Amino acid sequence: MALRIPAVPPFDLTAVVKSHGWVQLPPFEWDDDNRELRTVTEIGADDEDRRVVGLRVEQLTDSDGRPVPKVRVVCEGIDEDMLGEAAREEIREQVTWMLGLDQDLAPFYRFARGEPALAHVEAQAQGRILHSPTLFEDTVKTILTTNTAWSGTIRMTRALVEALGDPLPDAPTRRAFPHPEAIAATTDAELRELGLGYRAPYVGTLAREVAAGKRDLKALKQSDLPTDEARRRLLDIKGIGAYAAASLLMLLGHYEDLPIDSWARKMVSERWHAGEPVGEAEVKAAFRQFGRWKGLAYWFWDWSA
DNA sequence: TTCCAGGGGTAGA
DNA sequence: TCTACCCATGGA
Repeated sequence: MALRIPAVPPFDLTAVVKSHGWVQLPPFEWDDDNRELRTVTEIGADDEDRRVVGLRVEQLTDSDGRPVPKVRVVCEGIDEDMLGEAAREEIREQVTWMLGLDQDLAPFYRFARGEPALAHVEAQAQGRILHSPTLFEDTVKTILTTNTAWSGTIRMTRALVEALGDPLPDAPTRRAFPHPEAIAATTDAELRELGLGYRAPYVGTLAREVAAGKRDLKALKQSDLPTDEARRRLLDIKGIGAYAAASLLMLLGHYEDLPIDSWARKMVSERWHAGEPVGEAEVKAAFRQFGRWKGLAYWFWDWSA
């Protein structure tokens, strides 16, 4: 029996999947024809009963074929009927986190109505950002976005998954993102050989800290954790600076910071500074008026409006 | 060949 | 707090 999980409306699976480039990073796959998101994940890590599971997620429709705010999750590589309630709940939690199904963006939508460049967000159900199943996976992937072209991020992520990810039992070419213990058991030199460059010790150190219980990334997901404290903990990770911390804060539901990268500077330059080079200060100034929503305002800004 | 990408750490001021 | 310099790698 496939899992069915409701979302806070409005919800559109395609909008979440296309919210950024994350879906291009393995183990994510997106079937555009069937509008189906696939990934490979692991459950049972906490009770040392680790199992690799493939997930296929699609949005449900009503009898007239119209999408409804609910997803259907089919598990692969595991007999669904044999899944215990704890395992089903863990899968439910992971998918809810990945797609932000429990996020209520009504306050953002009320705010966006006054801005022409955000006029589309509510009608298109934009505002959710695709997450990986675990914050560890997203933190490593974020480190792999720094100071490299997007093609480099894809290459490095693929190398990590292929070399260190656990395979799906009945489809061994499909692998989960490597868990902290798997990366922790790898030397920095071996990580360099995967093409991670100088990022190798950052990824290796983070994995060893998490595996040893010295760094609790899950604790960052506490909804009542103040932004300042979440930011402080993220910046304490070697390899995470202002840009990467802002990106991860967005995934954690804190939108006060802006992930300012070369693309942000380019867009702000072209839009408000006649193509003259701009720095961090100009990007911040451009979105200051959006207060606690400035991250989402920037992320879903319609630059052609 | 040179430059730079969805930056960050560190030393020195 | 701010700046200069270095960091691996691959594509343009």
